[in-house]
Amino acid sequence: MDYKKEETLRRGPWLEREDEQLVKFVTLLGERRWDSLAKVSGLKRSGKSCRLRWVNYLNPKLKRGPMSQEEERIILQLQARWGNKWSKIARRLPGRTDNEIKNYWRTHFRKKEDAQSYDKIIEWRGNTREELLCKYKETEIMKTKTTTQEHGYDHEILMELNQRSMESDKQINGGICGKESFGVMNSPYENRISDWISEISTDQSEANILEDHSSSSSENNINIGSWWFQETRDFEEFSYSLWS
DNA sequence: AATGGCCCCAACCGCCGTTTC
DNA sequence: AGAAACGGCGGTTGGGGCCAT
Repeated sequence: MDYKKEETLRRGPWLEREDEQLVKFVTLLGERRWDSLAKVSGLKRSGKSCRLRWVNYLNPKLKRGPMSQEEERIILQLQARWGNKWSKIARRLPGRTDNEIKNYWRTHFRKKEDAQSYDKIIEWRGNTREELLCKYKETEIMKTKTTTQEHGYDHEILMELNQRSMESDKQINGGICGKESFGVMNSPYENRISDWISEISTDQSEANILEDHSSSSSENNINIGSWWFQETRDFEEFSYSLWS
């Protein structure tokens, strides 16, 4: 570790002349190679810091001003669908950054969500562990069911996948602290699969929106989720294919 | 006027995947 | 092919501003 080099790097709020310098060099060299840009520009900042400053503040493509109602609606919808995938959400909101959206959501919506969770705890108080697990599962199943119906998926297939995933998890962990007890999905495989499913979900719902404009018949919609899983048939094979 | 609490947001941190050499 | 550098991401922190007391 080059301790001296680290020591000379500036941190904290950016000065006006640093901003001007950065804009000048990004215009000159483009939005890449941030480490070398930082060195060449003479800014005593890390490449990472330069990139962040540009992406979140100096980029002329950025929108200024408060979020519109439409933007707020999109953030709420996409956060509910994808969770805290801020950069992914930001791609759907031109001119807004992941940082901005993340901050906005935290300050405007998280409290509401926390309050709702608290209400749920109050509502569930007094139940046995088994009852709580059962209620939690029911809630999760209802959520999945609603989402899959909304996007035209075959709910049974997704539940089957979930079941198989639980079984294989049991085999690996010997059933101890399996995710079936908590409804939490942590492994890279599972994260990737859930990401992938949410991607399809978006594509499908967007396809449905387009479809709605061109035709009123829902029979014409292609059920991407069912189609894929029927083609693939085997879940293990399917998950393997994601990693091969 | 001083103080404390809260909100907002820019900036940083640590991790991890991708690219480059 | 593998190591190092780079870039992107989500989570967290810290400080400024505002407001109530």
